[in-house]
Amino acid sequence: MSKTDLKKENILKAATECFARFGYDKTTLDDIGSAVKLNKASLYYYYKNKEEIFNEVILRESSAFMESLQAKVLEIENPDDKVVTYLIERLRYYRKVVNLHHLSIENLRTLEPMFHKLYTETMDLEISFLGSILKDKTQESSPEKIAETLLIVADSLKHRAVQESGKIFASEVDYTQTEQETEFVTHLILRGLTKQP
Amino acid sequence: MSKTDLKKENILKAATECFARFGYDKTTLDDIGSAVKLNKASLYYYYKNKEEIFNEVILRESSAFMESLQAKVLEIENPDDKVVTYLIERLRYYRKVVNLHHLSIENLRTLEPMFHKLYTETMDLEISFLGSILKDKTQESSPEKIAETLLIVADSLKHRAVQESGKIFASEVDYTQTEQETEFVTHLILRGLTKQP
Amino acid sequence: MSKTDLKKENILKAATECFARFGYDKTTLDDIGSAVKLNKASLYYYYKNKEEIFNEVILRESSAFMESLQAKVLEIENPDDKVVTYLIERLRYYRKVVNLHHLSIENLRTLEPMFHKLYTETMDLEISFLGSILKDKTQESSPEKIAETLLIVADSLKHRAVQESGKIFASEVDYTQTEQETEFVTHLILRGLTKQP
Amino acid sequence: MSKTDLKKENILKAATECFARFGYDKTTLDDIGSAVKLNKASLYYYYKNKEEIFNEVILRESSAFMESLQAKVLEIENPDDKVVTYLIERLRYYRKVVNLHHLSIENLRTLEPMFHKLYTETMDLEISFLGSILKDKTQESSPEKIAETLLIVADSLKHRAVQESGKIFASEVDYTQTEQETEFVTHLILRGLTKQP
DNA sequence: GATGAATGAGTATTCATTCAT
DNA sequence: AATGAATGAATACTCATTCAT
Repeated sequence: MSKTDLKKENILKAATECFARFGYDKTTLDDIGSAVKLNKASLYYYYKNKEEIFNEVILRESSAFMESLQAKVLEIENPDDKVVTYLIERLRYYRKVVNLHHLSIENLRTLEPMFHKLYTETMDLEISFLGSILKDKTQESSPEKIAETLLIVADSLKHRAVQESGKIFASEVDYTQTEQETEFVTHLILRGLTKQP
Repeated sequence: MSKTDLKKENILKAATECFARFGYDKTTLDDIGSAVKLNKASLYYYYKNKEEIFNEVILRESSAFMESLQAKVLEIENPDDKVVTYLIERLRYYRKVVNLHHLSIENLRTLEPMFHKLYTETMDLEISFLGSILKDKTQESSPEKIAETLLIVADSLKHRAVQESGKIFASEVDYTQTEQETEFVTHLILRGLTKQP
Repeated sequence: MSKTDLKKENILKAATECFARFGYDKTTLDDIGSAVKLNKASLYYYYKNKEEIFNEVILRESSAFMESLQAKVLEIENPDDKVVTYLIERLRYYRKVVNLHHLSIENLRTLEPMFHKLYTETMDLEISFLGSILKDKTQESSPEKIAETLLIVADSLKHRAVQESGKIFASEVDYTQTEQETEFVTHLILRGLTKQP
Repeated sequence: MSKTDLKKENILKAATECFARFGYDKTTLDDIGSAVKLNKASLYYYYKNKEEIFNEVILRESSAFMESLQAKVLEIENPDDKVVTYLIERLRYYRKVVNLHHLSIENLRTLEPMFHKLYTETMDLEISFLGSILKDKTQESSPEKIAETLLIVADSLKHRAVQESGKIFASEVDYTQTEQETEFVTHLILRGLTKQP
C-alpha cells in the first residue's frame, strides 16, 4: 500500500470515529484533522471535500456490513427466511446508518447522489448474492431477475418511507411499518414462485 | 384562544416540523421564521430563545405520547405486561426523541436542565398512573412507592446507557441492551411483590 | 403641570437613573420603559428617540449643576479666583458627564449636535453670569464681551483636547493639561485687564 | 519577530486604538478587522475571541504603565512619598483603564477573571519593587511582607469602591475618597513601622 | 505533500424604531 | 395615550473551503 493510501486510510479511520461520535453535521474538518494529526487544509489534498470523506466512510462500513450479513444469511436453514432476513437486515442497516450519523431528512436529500452511487455500485453484488440463494426456488425466470425485483421493491418501500417522513415521529414508525411491508411482499413473491396455493 | 397564543401555537407547529426535518442543531431560527412568515427577530417576541422553543415542542410531544401510551397500556390484560410495556415504551420514546431531533451527546448535555425539568414535572403523573396499575399487586408498601422505584430504576438504566454511549454504533446496541435490562429488573421486582417462589 | 408633563418628568427621572447606571449605549429603551412602568413603544409618544431623552437628561443635569456652581462661585472672595474656579469647574463637569454616561469619542461625535444646541442655549446665561462677576474688573470693553471671550477660549481648549484624544490614555492626561492651560490663559487675561505689570 | 507575531502585533495596535475610541462594548470585531485590513473572521485565527484581544491590550498597557511608574517613583526623595505615590498612581491607573475603555459594572464582572489573572501575574513584581523601597524602613518583618500587605490593603479599598458604585455620580466621588483612604492607611502603616509617636 | 492564512456565508441573539389599533 | 407586534441592522462567533508558498 502506497504512502498516500496509508494516509487516506488513517483519515478515514479518524473520520469514521468522528462521524459516529458527533454525527455528520457536527463533525468539523478540524475534528478529523486533529485526530490524524494533520492540518485541516491537508485533508483537501486527499479528498475533494467533507462529503467525499463521508462517502468513503459509508462505503467501507457498507462493505463490511454486507460481508457479515451474507455470512450470517448463509447459515440460515429455511430458504425463505434467508431472503426475508437479508432484506430486513438490509433495511435495518440503512436506519442504523441514518441514526448513527445523525442524518436529517435534509442531509439525506443533499447526500442522495452519494447514496445513489453507492447503491448502484453495490447492486450487482447484491443481485448476484441474492440470486444464488434463489437459484433452486425459481423455475421460470432467471434468479437474478427475481433478485433484482426483490431488491428494487424493498428499496422502493424504504424510499417511500423516507420521503414521507419529516412529519413527527414518522421516522421510527415508518421503519417498523416498512419492515412489515417488506416481509409481507417478500413472502407473497416467494410463495408465488413456488406456486403454493 | 388569544391571538398571541394562536401565534405561539403556529410557531410551535412550524418549529415541530423543522426540528423533525433538520434536527435541533441544523434548524435555524430563519427556518422557523420563514415557516410562519415571521421575521427571525419576531420569534424572540414570543419565545426567549431557540432552546425555549425546543422545550415547548418536546413538552407537547411528550404529553401526547404519555396519553396515548397510558391508553394503550390499559388495554393490556396481563398486569405484569402492563408494567413492562409501559416502562419499555417509555424508554423507546426517549430514543425516538433523541433520534428524531438528531440530538448529539453534546446537545443532551446542554439541554439536560430542560429534560430534567420536564422529567420532574411529569414524574408525579407517571407515579400516579403506574401506581394505579400496581394497586392490587402490592400487599405491603404503597403502590406509589413501588411505582416510583420502578421509574427511578428504569431511568437510571437509561441514563447509564446514554453516558456510556459516544462509542461507535453504541446508540443502537445500548438501547437494545437497556430494554432487556429494564424488562429483567421489572420482572424481578414484580415477582418479588407477589411473593412467587 | 399637565398630565403629559408629569409623565415626561417621570420618564426623565427613570432615564437619568439608567444612563448613570449603564451608560448611554448600554441603556436600552426597555430599561427605561420598565423603570417608568411604561411600554417601550410609549416612550416614543413623549420623545422622538433615545437621543432626545438623553438630550433632556443632560440639559436638566446641566441646569442643576450651573445653579450650584454659580452659588458656590459667588461665595469666593478673590475676584480672579471666582473666574478661574468657574471655568475649571465647568471643565470638570464636562469630564464628569462624559465619564458618567460612558460616552465614547464616537458618541461625542454623534451627540455633538445635541451638545452644541445645549451649549448655545446655555451660553447667554453663562455670559451674563460671568459678565456680572467681571463688571468691576473691566475698564474698557463691556464685561459681557470679556466673559464671552473667556468662555470661548475655555471651550476651545476643551474641544481641542477631545479631538486629540482617541489615543491611549489621552483622555485623562489631556483633561489635567487642559485644566492647567485654562487656568494659565485665564490669569493672563485677567491680569491684562487690570493692567498689572 | 515571526510573521504571525507581527500580524498579532498589528491587530493589537488596531485594537488598542479602537478600544480607546469606542470603548470595549462598542468596539466591534469589524472595527478592528477594518483597521488591520483583515476579515473579521481572520481575527479568530490569531485570537480566541474579543475578550482575549482586550486581555492582551490591557496587559501591554499595564506593563508600560508599571515601568514608567516605577521609574517615576524612584526619582522621589522622601521615602514615604515614594510609597504613597506608588499606591495612589496605581489606583488612578485602574480608574483610567475603566474610564478609557468605558467599562460598565457589568463588564467588570465579566472581565473579572482576566483582571484577576493580570493581577496575580503582576503581584510578584510589584511586591519585589515596593519591597526594595521599603527595605531600609522596616526593622522587624521582611520588607516583602510589608509590601504585600500594603498592596492588598490598597486593592481591597479599591475593590470595595467598585462594588459600591453603580450609584449616580458614584464613580468620580468614590475614587477620590478611596485615594484619601489609601493615603491615610499608608501613612498609618509607614509611621507605625518607624515607631514614630 | 503540507500548511499557514484568509474569508464568505451563515447562526443565535439584541435593540432602536415603526405602526396599526 | 398606550401598546402589542414586527423588523432591519448589528454583533460575536463558527466552519467549509481556497490558495500561495
